[in-house]
Amino acid sequence: MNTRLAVATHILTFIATQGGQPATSELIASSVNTNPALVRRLLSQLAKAGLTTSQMGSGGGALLACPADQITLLDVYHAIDDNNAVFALHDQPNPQCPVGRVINTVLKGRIAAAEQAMQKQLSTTTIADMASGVAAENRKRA
Amino acid sequence: MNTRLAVATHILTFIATQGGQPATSELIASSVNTNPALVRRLLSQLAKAGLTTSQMGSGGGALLACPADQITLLDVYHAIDDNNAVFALHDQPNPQCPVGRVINTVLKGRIAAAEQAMQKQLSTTTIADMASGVAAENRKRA
DNA sequence: TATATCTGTAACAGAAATAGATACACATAT
DNA sequence: ATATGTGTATCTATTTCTGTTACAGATATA
Repeated sequence: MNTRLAVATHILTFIATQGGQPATSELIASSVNTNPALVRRLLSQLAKAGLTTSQMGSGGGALLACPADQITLLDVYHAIDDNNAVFALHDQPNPQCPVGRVINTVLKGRIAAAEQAMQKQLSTTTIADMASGVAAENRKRA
Repeated sequence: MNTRLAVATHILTFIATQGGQPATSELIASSVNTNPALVRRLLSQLAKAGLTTSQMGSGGGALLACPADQITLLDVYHAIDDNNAVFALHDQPNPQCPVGRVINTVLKGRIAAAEQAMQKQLSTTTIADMASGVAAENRKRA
């Protein structure tokens, strides 16, 4: 139960609202309410996944590497965690026991199905959806 | 990414294969390959959720509190964790920022949808399915 | 009744993950 | 040159998970 997906999505949504202007890690950090190093760490992972690019030096910052409507929350989910497993199988159940011997084989498929259902749902939301959702919510509150 | 769902499911599947005989925490622990106290801790949570009962004293052990085909992996998932959140929202984004002010409101619904999709999939598998899956896998290997 | 068995639960320690914070080399615009 | 800003390493505190020991209480059986 970590906040990395939430923060990474916040970061991308923030950049998407900047109209093509590079966003510094300090500016993003002030929106997220954390420190710039954490933002840069996440941006580094997003960049490796091809979701963002960074301009070094003065006047630099982070930009989206592709259109906001082509980045889904599933892309973000994959970017922030190599492992991407909600559930883990337990190590080395007893091979002498009829249940222990095969439980992980049986469980593996069921757990994978559950995680895939979640991932499929994540893929239905894009960063563009997030940005328009943010705009709509702000209008509602105005 | 913890193993509690896997171990709890293992425990229930193991009990389901015992043909109504109470299973001691030591016996279960030897199948899971962990120690009895951990098994008892999980059994305590399963009992609170109404999935198992325990017989104290000599000759005692754990039993299913309802038929195996009426216990789903979603029931197990709910039993082992009060919180049941795969993702967390980040605390206190900046209320001065148009994005930070509303991001959690927008994110909350998307994350909830993803978790619900996962839960719905978990609810399609019962402990009876697990037990028959284990039996089938053992036949395949024989 | 006495004893062995077994549960329920508390307490403690080690390992791993998460997040906050500081620091600094490197890149780049002006 | 200088200021700005990234990329990355390091350290720490906190939390979570798991393993382990310990012991009071319940119960079957001799």
